[in-house]
Amino acid sequence: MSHQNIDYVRIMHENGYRVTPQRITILDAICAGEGHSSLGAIYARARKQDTQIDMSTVYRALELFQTLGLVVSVDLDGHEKGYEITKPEPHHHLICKKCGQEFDIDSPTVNDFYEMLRREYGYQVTMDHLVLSGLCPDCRRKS
Amino acid sequence: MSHQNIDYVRIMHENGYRVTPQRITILDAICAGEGHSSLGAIYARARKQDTQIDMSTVYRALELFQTLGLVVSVDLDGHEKGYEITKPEPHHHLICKKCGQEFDIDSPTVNDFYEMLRREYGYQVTMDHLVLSGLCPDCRRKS
DNA sequence: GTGAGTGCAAACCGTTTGCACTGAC
DNA sequence: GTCAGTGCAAACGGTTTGCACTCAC
Repeated sequence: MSHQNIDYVRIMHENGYRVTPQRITILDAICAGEGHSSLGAIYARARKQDTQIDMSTVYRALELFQTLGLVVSVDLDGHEKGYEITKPEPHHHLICKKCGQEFDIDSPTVNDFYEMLRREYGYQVTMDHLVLSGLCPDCRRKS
Repeated sequence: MSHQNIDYVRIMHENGYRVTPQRITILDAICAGEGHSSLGAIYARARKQDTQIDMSTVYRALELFQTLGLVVSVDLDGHEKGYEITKPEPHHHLICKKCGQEFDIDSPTVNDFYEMLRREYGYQVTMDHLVLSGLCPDCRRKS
């Protein structure tokens, strides 16, 4: 499970938070959906693991994880938020609006773009988690 | 008032909708805030003009304006939506997260970026209203 | 043993809907 | 005169909060 990589137990303890089975379940649920998971998806997966877990617990856990930097949220399509385990490298996403598949964009490509904006407008873009939607190669071919 | 430029009366009539004083008030309110206006700002401005106007009327008008293509909405900062009068050219935005000021990015710059993504990933980005946040030149200098 | 965390239920708040009245056509 | 559009109030659904109980420490 990918969240084993980062030592979330230590981070939570160091910050004075308790490591509860619910929090572990919710972290697992976020990991289980590779890429971004919606709140509903996280809740559904957590619920499968622990049928007692409450939505309010999910909200509280997600908020905690974000303040601890364990999880980042991104705005998916304007009306839904997605959550994912924080990756060591800043990265950006392409999401196909037809099939929903996600791709990671490597930073340099985006940084070049940001750099051009800085040169042309003197404007420094600071978004470290850009989500772009469009058509993936497969769906482009089909349509 | 900038919305006089486009013949919204004709568009509404042609599509079988009535031109009511409330709708005009709301269009004015969108125009009044140059750039993007939040729903709350639109309502507040409309309310100043017509103290009777109801929030539900604003919601209904905004929905209509969007379907008629008179107004476009963009996702501002992940939790608030912004509305603006549709401009003839597709364009993108830079919003300073410190002072809130907006800048328009001309399409070619963004299109080059999209083109690079298409070449590198075969992925065709279709977002015609990108909103990037960061620091404007003034705020960069100050900080 | 203690208090942070939980489940539950109620509160909250932005948005939507039903309905009778009004005024644009 | 007709019916699309409005204001009002109630419903709705996602999110937050208060509280007593529980279990991580």
